[in-house]
Amino acid sequence: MGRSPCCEKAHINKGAWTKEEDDRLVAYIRAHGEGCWRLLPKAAGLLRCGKSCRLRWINYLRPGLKRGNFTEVEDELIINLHSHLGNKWSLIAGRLPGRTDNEIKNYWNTHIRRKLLSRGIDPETHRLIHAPASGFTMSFAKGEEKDRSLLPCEQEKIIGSSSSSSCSSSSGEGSRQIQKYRCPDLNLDLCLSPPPSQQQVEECTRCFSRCRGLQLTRKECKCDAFLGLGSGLCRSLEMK
DNA sequence: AAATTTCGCAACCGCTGCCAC
DNA sequence: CGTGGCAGCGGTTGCGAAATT
Repeated sequence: MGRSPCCEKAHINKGAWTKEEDDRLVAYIRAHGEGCWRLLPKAAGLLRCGKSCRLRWINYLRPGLKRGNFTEVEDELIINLHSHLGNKWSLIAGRLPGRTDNEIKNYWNTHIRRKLLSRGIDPETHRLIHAPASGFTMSFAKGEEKDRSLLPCEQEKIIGSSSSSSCSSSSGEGSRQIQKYRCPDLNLDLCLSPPPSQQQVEECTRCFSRCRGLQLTRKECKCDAFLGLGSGLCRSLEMK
């Protein structure tokens, strides 16, 4: 047999939280700490289900939350992370101190999605929308040239080159440029590490921009921040 | 100034994996 | 080992605010 139900559906408040409810929740968690969301509403005197309390605390009441406008640095980091992780909002949030998965998800859907579309980039695949189908498949598979992942910068380089054969050619200037921009094969065995500080996040993205600008590979960069993924995650996404 | 449309965000819903029984 | 609840996650919805007509 399982445990008893977390809460009765009847007599449960729904919708926006009031100031009083917020105060009760904050006071209770300050006094008793997080945990056991099932029992928390009753103990705190709230007519809410545990799930709702957890969401409210994590997304809005928990200390250390930033709230408000995202910086350019954060924008770029989210885009970079999303290109590698997809809609894994909790993982992405883990690399952005003070931001929640819900906030990032909303921000992605309202701002970044539009931003990428205006650049002609498909927000789902991070590929140019009108790129030719062959050779542009987004994949995490290792070692297959035809399925390799492309960063927007790489796609721009290819599209921007004058020769129509630059993509398929294995020699010449065009292919050398493509080689410099290659997205590394990915090892997605992500390791857990403490989230980076704000300073690390900014440094990370600065480095990423610098690497892209100078066309540096990870080895040339010799920096843990390569790919703008923060030290821990960055290391786990190293080139093979 | 009023009506309508669009946008952004907070909160809910439903699914999944884990784990207590 | 099977059942069912819990916590966490991603997708979706609903509502208030802002912009437009």
